[in-house]
Amino acid sequence: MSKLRVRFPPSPTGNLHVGNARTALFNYLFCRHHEGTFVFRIEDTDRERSRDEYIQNEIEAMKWMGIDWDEGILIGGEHGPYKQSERMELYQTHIQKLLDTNHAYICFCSSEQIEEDREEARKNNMPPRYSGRCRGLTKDQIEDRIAKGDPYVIRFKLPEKESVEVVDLIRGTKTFPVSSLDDFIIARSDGMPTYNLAVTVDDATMEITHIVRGEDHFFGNTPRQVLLYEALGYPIPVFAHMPMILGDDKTKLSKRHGAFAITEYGNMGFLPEAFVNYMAFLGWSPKTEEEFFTMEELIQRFEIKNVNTSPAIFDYEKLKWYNAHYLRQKSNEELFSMVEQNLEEKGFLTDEKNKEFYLQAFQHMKDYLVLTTDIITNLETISTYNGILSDRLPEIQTPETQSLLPALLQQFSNVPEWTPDSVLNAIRQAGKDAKVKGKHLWMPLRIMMTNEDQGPEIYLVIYLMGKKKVLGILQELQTKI
RNA sequence: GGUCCCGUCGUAUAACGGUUAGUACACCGCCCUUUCACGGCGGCAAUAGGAGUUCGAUUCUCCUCGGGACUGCCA
Repeated sequence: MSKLRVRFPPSPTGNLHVGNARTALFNYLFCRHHEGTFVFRIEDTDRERSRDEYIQNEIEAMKWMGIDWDEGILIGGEHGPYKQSERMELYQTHIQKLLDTNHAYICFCSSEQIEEDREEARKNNMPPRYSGRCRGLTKDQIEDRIAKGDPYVIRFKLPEKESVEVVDLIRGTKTFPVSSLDDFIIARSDGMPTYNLAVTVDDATMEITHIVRGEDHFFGNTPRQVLLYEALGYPIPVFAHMPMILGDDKTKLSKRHGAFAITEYGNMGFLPEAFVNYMAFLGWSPKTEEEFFTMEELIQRFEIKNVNTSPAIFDYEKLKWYNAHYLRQKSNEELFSMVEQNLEEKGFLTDEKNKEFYLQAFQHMKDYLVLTTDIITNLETISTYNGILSDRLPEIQTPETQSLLPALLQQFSNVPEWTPDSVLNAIRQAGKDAKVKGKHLWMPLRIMMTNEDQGPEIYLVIYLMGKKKVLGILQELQTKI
């Protein structure tokens, strides 16, 4: 087999979302596994909705996931340009060729007319296909109407053959009846090519050998495109149609399900390696019980034939679990650099609470982090706490607390160096001094220091509050109990 | 209506035609930690239904049912 070439062609009509990201990932894994060439192109023939900022977002998302490309947007290549809007001449040539070879024809039917036909068909429970009304127009009729300035589109003329064959690596070879299709439009009235024409021309001229995409293309677009390849005389690529990703109500994943732009996952505190690992398992399985894979390992193990055919539901909880796992693998330094800017912005980075201070904290924090942002969230909760609320006061107005309080005060004051471990020891010692232990020690302490029943390890909370604040809170409490 | 896809615990998935149908997430217990989490142990929980082929079907075939996608001068 000659060198494999695959592509990822999003249209910049929105930010890159989960479905597209998985398509990009699988294309990438498939490509790298076979040491092929990965092409990243932009499909912006829809001038109305395409925006540059979305192109930027897609590039950013790809980089975040760790997906690089060999040819395409930003880096160019031998088969460029890689934006459809810059390839208009190519499309025109191909459209003209189809016209010249009698594989296409000019159609003057107005949108209104077509819509009426469709209505009519629907009413009669018939498939809403274009009738082929303009197929029989004579050369003179056509020239006349063009001269009159009548708007027109160009349609592909369905061949006489009965069926089209699609070779699919995931679903096997299928044949589709040509009769389920109709004379679809390949050029709009403004002269712009439509999707089916443009992708086909791009894929053919970019010499794409394998097209990996969502199942939603399988029976509609793919047969049309195969027909186009045949009419144009290009070799037909091999396809692989992946199962869809669904929301928890089993319908196509959309914003409604809380599906964010990929770049948002980063902002929300997800690690790209967790995201990629999780995504890979949406429709693919190594057929073993292993569950953690780096990108490198995925490339090595990815087999397109192991991609499932049934749709998968996006499970946010499992994504979080992967994230927590990868977060625990991070060094304290790595965690620090991930949140450093945030700490700075929030004013959590001071002379006293410096890098060293947080490095120590992260060592103890790792185990209960799910999202990177949990670090900041925890710190914020701690920093806004300013003493116990009166409704909680009765719970700690006990003889035990009364003896515990001075002991804590003393132990904390005497801590030589304020570290998570020394704080922990101080608490234990204070417990001994006051002869309080178990939940009689820890629960009141938690309530005193946070006003909550649960949260991160209390000694860590106390460490993060800093000595000064802790002593202040305890002293204040002494006057209330 | 047409075309096409899909159907194993709630979710993701595993199981040469022969397994007490496995694993992970979630959930629930217990242990560890003088809370939670982490970790350990255990539990709950699935082959949509019906025929057929077969000594034997989650696996192959057919039908039914259920779900989904597409049916644009969007991609």
